[in-house]
This record gives sequence, C-alpha cells and structure tokens, in this order.
Amino acid sequence: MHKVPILSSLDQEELFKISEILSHRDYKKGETLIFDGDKLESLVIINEGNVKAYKYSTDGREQILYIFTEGDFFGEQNLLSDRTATYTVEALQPVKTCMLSKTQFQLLIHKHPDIAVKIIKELGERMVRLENALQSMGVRNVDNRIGGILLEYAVKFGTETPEGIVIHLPLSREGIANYLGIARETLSRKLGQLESEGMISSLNNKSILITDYDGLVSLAGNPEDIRI
Amino acid sequence: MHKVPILSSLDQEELFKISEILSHRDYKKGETLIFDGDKLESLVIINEGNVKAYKYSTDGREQILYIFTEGDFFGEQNLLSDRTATYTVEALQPVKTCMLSKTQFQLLIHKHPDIAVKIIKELGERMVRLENALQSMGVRNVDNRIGGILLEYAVKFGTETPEGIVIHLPLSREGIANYLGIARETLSRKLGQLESEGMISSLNNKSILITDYDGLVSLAGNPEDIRI
DNA sequence: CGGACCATTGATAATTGTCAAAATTCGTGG
DNA sequence: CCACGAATTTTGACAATTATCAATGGTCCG
Repeated sequence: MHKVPILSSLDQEELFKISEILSHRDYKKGETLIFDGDKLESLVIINEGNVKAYKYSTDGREQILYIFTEGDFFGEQNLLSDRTATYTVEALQPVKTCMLSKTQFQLLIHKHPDIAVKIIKELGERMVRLENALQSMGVRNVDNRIGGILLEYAVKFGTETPEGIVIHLPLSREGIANYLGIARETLSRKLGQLESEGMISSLNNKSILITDYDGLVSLAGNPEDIRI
Repeated sequence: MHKVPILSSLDQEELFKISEILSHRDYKKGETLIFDGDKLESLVIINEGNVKAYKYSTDGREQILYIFTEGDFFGEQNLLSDRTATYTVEALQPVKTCMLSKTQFQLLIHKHPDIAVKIIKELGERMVRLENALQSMGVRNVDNRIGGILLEYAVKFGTETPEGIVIHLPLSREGIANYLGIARETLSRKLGQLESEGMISSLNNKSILITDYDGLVSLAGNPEDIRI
C-alpha cells in the first residue's frame, strides 16, 4: 500500500480504511488482466511483477505501449469517462494486483483532491514518455531508439556489477522489437553489431550486460530518451 | 470562457470570478508561445486559432506532437510538478490565449475537484491519441497513417460540400510529413497516388477535397485512427 | 507582377522488412 | 545433473519501402 505513489498523500488511518475495501487478484505469467475493448469497473494497481500493455493492429502486429511495474496503475480513464480499455494488459511474470471499484474511486478522488493531482502528475510522466517515444519513432533512427531503450532499461531494470550494468530484461527480444516498432530480426542484427563494437554483451535471452555506458549515451543521441 | 471544457463545471459566478484573474495575450502566426525547456508559470488556454506543439531532435528534425485548437490547454504539468516544458508551441495562425497563474490554478483545482477530473479526462483523450499515433508509427504502414490523418482532419477541420468533404489543413505538407514522421517528398508522392486513384483532390496548399471517404476508411485500416 | 516560399518529380542510395534455415537457449522430466 | 524437445534467437539472401539530393514547377501575397 505505502508503495503506491498516488496514495502517498493519505495518512495511516485513511490508508487502512482503503486497504479494507480493496480487492486482490493474482495472475500467472502470460495471463491477461484486461483485454482491449473491455469495459473496466475498477482501478487496477500493480503490487508485484511487471505487465505489458499493448495493442494489436488489424494485421496482427503487436505494439507495446507500456511496461507497468510495482506501484503503477491503469484503468483510471475508464472509471472517469465511459471509455472501454484502449489496450490489452498481460502479465510478464506472476503478478499481484489490488483493485479499487469505480464508486470507491470516485468517492476517494472527490474527498482527496490531492489524489487527483497525483494522478495528473503520473499521467504527465506517461505522456512525456509517449511523446518521447513518438518522437523517437518519428525521426526514425533505429540505432537511437535501441540505445535509448537500453539506457531506459538500465535505469529501470539494471543492477551494477564490477563488469558493468546488467539489465534483467522484462521483455523477450521479440517484445523489445515490438516496443520499438521494428522487426525482431533487425533488433538481433543491431544488437549483434553493438556487441561486436564492445558496447554490450548478450548474457542470455533475459539479460544484457552494458560494457560501454557512455557509448550508448552517444548512440541514443537525444538525452531526453534517458528516462527516469 | 464558456467554450473551455475544463471549466464547464463552474457556475456563472465562479466563471466571472475567474475571468477577472485571467490574463490575455495574442500571438501572430509563426510566433512561439513557449519553448521546449522553458519554465512555465501559467496554464495556457487557447481561445482562438490553432497552434502546433513539437520537439526538435538533435539532428534538427521536427516531430509534431499535437495540434491544439480552441478550448485546448497546455502547461498543466509544469504547474503541478517542477518540470519544464517538454515541447515548443508555435502559432499556426493569429492566436488568442488566456492564462491562469500557477497559484490561481492550484487554488482552483483544490476548490473544485471536478476540474481535476476534467483535466484527467482530457489528458486521457490525449493519451489515447498518442497511443494510437505510436501504434501507427510502430506498425509502420505509411499508407495507413496518411489515410488516418486525412480522416482525422476531415472530422476536425473539414466542411461538407456537394463534391465531398473539404479539409482546411492546419499544417503545410511539410508539417503533415513532420507529424507523420515521414519525408515531405514521400507524402507528396503518396498524396499524388491517392489523387490518381480518385480518393482525394488537392485543391491548393491549404486544402484537400475528399472524394472517396469510404476508400480512405479502408486505407486507414485501423478504425481507432478515426478520432473524434 | 515578381519574388519568396512551398510542393512535386526523378534518380539513386540506404535502410529495414520478409522468408527460410540454422543455431542457441530454456525448461522439463528422467 | 543431464538430455531432449520446444521455443526463441540469430543469420543469410533478397525484396520492398522510404530517404536523400537535386532540379523543376506551382502557389501565395505584397
């Protein structure tokens, strides 16, 4: 509970009251939390594990929009307007969630305007990320984008080691390609190239070692890509 | 005032009080309202005219993120967090704005939680647009994207005529290309192709006639591209 | 009417996607 | 702990798409 940023302005008593009315649900890896087009009736908060949010195009290609981790939430739009879900959310690992019903959420948000402000801030963060991603895709330099995502993941999923930063990838290579909007094979080739240039080292399908951080920074080009 | 959606939940008296504390400013075509990186001290609401919000990449390419029109606002992020502007905003025509200072905005939002909810909803709309745009770029079918933007503009900037829908473009061809993340020349060629297929007719640099709406819909592919 | 700006066209190069096959990695069961 | 089959990733060859550069043609507005 205390790890959820949007609820952090509440005091102990309020938190306790809310924790009483939250419902919980766990998901196995690969399970779908919500489907694009579903009608949502609650705000979902991730307590443990990562999920991916994505859309399918009509020709069956997957575009990953977000990786949500511990403390992230989704579904707020669907509670405030009568919109249905605009993306599918799938567990990348075993995931624990808690859910706040529509009416509870609306009560809460009117009682604590701070929560609305926190949500606006968090949505702002996401918009900045989307805007950066859109720019990356628009200016279309694939090398930049790969550098950018490696740096982003280094910060988000990396651990320091004597050899460099080891990234524990939340996504498969195919997933990363779907996030970047490129073909799996292209990503393979580019990563191979980076490895032969000594910037990274592919440990296995789930982790990459960054051996030349500065090199990646200059590859990424746009410093804004290095997201918090 | 009454045309600003986020303030629509206020009553006459409140609106009057706010209109007293708003400051106004007009801009000529081509003038910049805010620069990427600027520190913002007020919420800006567009009263008249269109503006484009864009980012430059390090190699000088422009990526347009939004076209804001009458009733739209920006700068809310910069008032709630200490973030600086994440894009540049430039007038596409003579533009009239009004501005609400940071402190006034914060007072207002705490007094009227409904406004926060309205802002969340509006941000949600923008996120859905960004998500769709990201998907369009990711799945990378340029024809789809062109069809999509023509339909979007038809709804937003079009007028019905006996011959079809005439779109009064807010952007030059170059601007549209920068919005779609493609080269100006590519857009030219694609539009020429659409014209020879009888789907559109280029009237002049600032307007396009849609002669085969259904054709465009099937070109666009993804029905979600057809935004409100 | 003229000049600046914007858009189109052509030729070519560069990049990335696609399909097919080989190699590697992963997880499970013995 | 090892081996095996499935899944994932890498590699290769080639095709398709789009960017780039350069030149031409049009449009807009004083």
